[in-house]
Amino acid sequence: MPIAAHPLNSFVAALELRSPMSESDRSALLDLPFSLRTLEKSSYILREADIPINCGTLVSGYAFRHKTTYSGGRQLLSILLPGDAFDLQNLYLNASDHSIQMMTRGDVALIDRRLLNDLAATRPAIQLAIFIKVLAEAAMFREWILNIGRRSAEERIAHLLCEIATRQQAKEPRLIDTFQLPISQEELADAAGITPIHVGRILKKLSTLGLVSRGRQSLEYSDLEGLGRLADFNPSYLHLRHDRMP
Amino acid sequence: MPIAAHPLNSFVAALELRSPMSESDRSALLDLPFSLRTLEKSSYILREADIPINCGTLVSGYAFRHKTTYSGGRQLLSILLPGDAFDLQNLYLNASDHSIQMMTRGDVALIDRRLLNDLAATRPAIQLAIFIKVLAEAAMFREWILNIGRRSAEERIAHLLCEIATRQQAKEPRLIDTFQLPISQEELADAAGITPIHVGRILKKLSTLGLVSRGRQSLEYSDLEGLGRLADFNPSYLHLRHDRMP
DNA sequence: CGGCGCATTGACTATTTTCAAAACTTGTGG
DNA sequence: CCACAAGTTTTGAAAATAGTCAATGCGCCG
Repeated sequence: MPIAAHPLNSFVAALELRSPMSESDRSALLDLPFSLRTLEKSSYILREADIPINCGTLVSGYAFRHKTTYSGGRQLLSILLPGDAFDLQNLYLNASDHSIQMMTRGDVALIDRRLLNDLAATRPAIQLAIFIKVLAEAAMFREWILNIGRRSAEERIAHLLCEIATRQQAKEPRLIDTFQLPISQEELADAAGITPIHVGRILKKLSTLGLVSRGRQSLEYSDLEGLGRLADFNPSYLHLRHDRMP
Repeated sequence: MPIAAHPLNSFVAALELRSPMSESDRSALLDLPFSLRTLEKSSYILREADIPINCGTLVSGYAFRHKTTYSGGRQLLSILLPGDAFDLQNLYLNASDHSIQMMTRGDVALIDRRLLNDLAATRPAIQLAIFIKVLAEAAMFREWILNIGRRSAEERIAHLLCEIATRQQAKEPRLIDTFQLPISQEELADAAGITPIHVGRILKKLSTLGLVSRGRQSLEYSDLEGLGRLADFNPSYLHLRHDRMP
């Protein structure tokens, strides 16, 4: 298998995004045994209350984290883009407090979390990279709280899209002026903490403003700067500039 | 200074709550140099965009994390109880994405984060305990998202109180059937993502239901079970049972 | 005792939800 | 190729929830 196509490449890249690593660490990660699996849309990678066994990476496709209330309300917590590492949040916890579910069909590579853990124990740079990735995810959860708690429905949707576009761009630093997200209105609603019907009305407005264009179960946007202005978007919480600790 | 009164005792306890430690690790932590400081109500421990220099512990008093939107909206992200460790979230990040502010007058003990970091590098149990503490905090952020995104205003307030009572009880496992929180209605509002006026109306309702009783800038509650039922509270997200990784 | 900050009240407004129905896509099988 | 079924999106109107504004009350501290 050529290096370029190694399924764990994106796992390594996800860790390296905010914390550099030696060639040796990189290849130690790539040498980890993993299992590759194709998952259908809506299938679960992990369920709330499960004992987490694996970490891994979304080789292709989109997914999201969510949790639900007793009365059935669903709340998305984050969106996983193709290439994103997942389940580092459960690395040392023994019952997952949330679920991870596929948003589209896609492939995942699974790594036994004990093996990753053992590797991290002997390689400080890997330990650190995992730690920093977890901290950056926590920062995104904090911004998500602010978004839902203190912004209008329009701003929430716009902010969500800005975050996704920025993360996407950080991963593939070529110039993209448009980007498509395969998300339904119901999923957007559960991400923003509003109803799907209201999402529809807001998207109509954003669309007449020329900020997004809509397809069935997908969303495309061209005027990222306009969305950012509307949403009060400031990407510093993503901690993408890795000026490391002195 | 007698051990019992060592200001860092609560720091060690915060780490040990979810991850055991040897006597040697414990005393290595207690040997860390620290500075003790009394802070007035509303003063900042850390400001958004600051470069974090210290970790530490709230020796006494209450505090909260928050962030703000450009238009001035403030959103609380978590509440720090007396004895809570803080700023582990910034341990390896170089610009804070949120602020920490005193809710009451209180004392803090500050530790240079580089020294804690160096210690963790040589003591895996400390590294792990810090990691697990960070993961547990992230789990609380996730529940906070669900709370604000998918529960009614009444449920949000009730849930908040349940979380605080449960955390308090985990720290001091003696039987408490009542507990007082020195929080204003404005702070509660910014925690729940609603307006202070609406908080007032909700507290009135909760109070006629016999679930809470109110003082000036404080809140006392006796019927924790009733609050829990109202709020759909399930403490498992706090990860307080430390059945560790096999 | 005065002033300040916080809490309360009431009337009004805005936003968002709810409910019900219709239109539209997409995929499937005859 | 068409008809049907299932899921998503759109629409409209009514209702509930939460926000705004302005005025008043209360308690604490100097």
